[in-house]
Amino acid sequence: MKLITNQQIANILKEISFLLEMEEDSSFRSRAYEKAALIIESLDQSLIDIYNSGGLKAIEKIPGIGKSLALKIEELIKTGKLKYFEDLKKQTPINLDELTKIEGLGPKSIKKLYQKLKIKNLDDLEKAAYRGQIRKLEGFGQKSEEKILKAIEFAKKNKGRFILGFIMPLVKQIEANLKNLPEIKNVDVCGSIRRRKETIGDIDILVSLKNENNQKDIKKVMSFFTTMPEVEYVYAKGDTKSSIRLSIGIDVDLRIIPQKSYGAALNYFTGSKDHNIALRQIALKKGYKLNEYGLFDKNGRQVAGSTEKELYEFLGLQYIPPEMRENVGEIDLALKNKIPKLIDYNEIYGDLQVQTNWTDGSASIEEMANAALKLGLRYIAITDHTKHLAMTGGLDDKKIEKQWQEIDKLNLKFKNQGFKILKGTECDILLDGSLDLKDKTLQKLDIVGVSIHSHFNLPKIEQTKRIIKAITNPYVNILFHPTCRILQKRESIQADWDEIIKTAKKYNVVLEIDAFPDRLDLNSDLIRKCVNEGVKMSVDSDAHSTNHFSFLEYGISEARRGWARKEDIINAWPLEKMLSFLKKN
DNA sequence: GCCGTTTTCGGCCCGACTGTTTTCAGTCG
Repeated sequence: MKLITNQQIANILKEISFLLEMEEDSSFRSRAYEKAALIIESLDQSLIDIYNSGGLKAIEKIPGIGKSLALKIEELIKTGKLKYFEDLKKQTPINLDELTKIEGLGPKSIKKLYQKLKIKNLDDLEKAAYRGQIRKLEGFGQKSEEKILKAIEFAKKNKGRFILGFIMPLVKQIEANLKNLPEIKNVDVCGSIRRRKETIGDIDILVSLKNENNQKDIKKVMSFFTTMPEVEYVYAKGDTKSSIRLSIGIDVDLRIIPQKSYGAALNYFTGSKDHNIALRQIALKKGYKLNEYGLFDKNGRQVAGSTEKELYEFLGLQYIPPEMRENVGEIDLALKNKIPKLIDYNEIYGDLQVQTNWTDGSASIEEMANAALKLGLRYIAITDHTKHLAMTGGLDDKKIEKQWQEIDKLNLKFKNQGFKILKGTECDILLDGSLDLKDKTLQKLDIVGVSIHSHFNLPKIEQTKRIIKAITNPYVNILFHPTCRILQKRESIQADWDEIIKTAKKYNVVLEIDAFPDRLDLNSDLIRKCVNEGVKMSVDSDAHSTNHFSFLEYGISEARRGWARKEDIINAWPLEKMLSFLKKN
C-alpha cells in the first residue's frame, strides 16, 4: 500500500483527462476523468480511508466514479502507479507540465505540434518558433507563433518555482511529521514560505532539539528527514544540515540550530536578503555584529539571538511580521514604532466570492454553506457566473431569480446556526464596460461583484475606461480579481490602477483580493496602494468546491504582505457592518 | 467514463473570441 493523497490521484486523473482530450471522440470520457478529479479534490475523507473501510464498493459509491475509475483508483492506492496512465504517456511522450503552461495552447494544438514537429517540451517549442516552423503548420499562423514566443518568455521567468498555496499542504505535512518526533523542540519553515511569497523556489526548515548535543538524536532526526516517503534524492546528510529533493521536484533543506542561535537563524533564513542587509547595517551602527548565529557586541559576546523578538528589540526595532520583510519601508516604520496591526489569520468573518454547481462550481449551495460554516465563517455570498461566460452555464436575469428561491429556503435552515447566505453574482464586464445582468436584477442582490473574463489584451486606456464604466454602475459593490493575472500563466491586464483606485474610493467600490493560489489578485503592491488611499478590500476564496475555502489563508497572507489591517478588509467585519458599508446613497 | 433509466445505450457544457480561414477549429473558465 502506497501513501497516495487525494490530490495526487486527482492530478493523475486530470492529466489523463488532458491526454484523452487529444484523441478524437474521447471528449466525454475526458470530461468524466476531469469531473472525477474535481470531486476527489473536494472529498472530506481520504480515498485510502474510504478504501480501507469499504473496499472497492465504497469507492464506487462516490458520485462521478463508476466501476472503471474505482478500479484505477484501487490500483493507485495499492501500487502507487496506474498502467493505463503509463501507457497513455508512452503514446504521447511530452512534457505536459511545461506545455500546458503556455497560454493559448490546448490539447489539440499540443498534439499537432508533437505529431508534425516532434515538439515535446518548452525547449523544442521555442526552437521551432524561432525557426518559423510553427507558422507553416495548418491552423497556425504568424500571430500564433508570436503569441507562443511571448508565452514562452513568461513561462521561463517562472521555471522552477512553485505556487505557495498549492505546495503548502505538503509543507505543512512535513512540518507536522517533524513536530511529532520526540527529539524535536522547535520546527519552523522559513525562507520565502514564511514571508508568504506567492511563488517559492525551495523549502527551508529549521529545527532545534530538546537534547542539543545528543549525537543519537541528531542522527535520528536527519535519518527521518532523508528517508521520508516523498524523498527522491538526498544531496547531503550531515549533523547540522541535510538537503533533499522531493519527488515533485522541489528541494528541501533541514538545519538543526542550537537554541541560543535559533532566533537569529530564523531571522537570517527568513529574509528577505534586503531586509537582512538593512538589519545588519543597523546593528553595525549600534556597535553590534549580526549574523545567523546571533547578535554580538564588540568583544564577540552574544547579546541576543535566541528569539527573533529579542533580536529586533536589541536593534531598537518593533517586531516586524515576516510578511512585511521586503525592505520596502517596514524598517522605518519599526524604528518609529508604527508597524500596523496586520489583519490576522483568524479574523475573516465571511467569504464574498463563492461559485456553486449552478455554474462551474462542483458543490451545491447547501454543501458550500456547510463547508464554510465548518471552517467558522458566518456568511458567504453565492456569486455564480453570468450568461456571457456560457462555458460555465452562466446565469441570466431569469435563472438567477430561481437561485434566490433556493437561497431563501436554505437561509431558513441556517438561521438558528447564525449563518447567512447572501445573494450575489460574479457578473461579467462586457467589452464596452456594460454588465451582463440588468440593473433591476443587480438592484435586488446583496453583493454585486463584477469581473473581466474576456478581452484581456485591450490597450491600457480602453481597458481603464471599460473597468471604470463598470464600477461606476450604482449597484456594483466589488471588482473581483481586478488585474486578471494567473500566476505562471497570464500577465495582468493593462490598466491605470491609480485611476481605478481613485474611482473605487469615490464610488464606494471594494477591490477584491482573490485568494485562489494562482491568482492572489490584487497583489501586495496594489493592496498597499488601496490601504494608503483608504479603499476597502475583500479577501475571497473564489471557491469552486468545498475544500477551496482553505485558500482564504493565502488571501490573508497577500493582504498582510500589502500591510492591510482588519479595518481595510470588509469581510473581516460582522455581517451588518459589512452590509451597511456597501449600502449606497 | 458516468449516469439513469424507455435495463442497454444515448446524452453529457447552453457561447464568445481568436486566428485561421473563406466557414471553422481550438481555446477559454
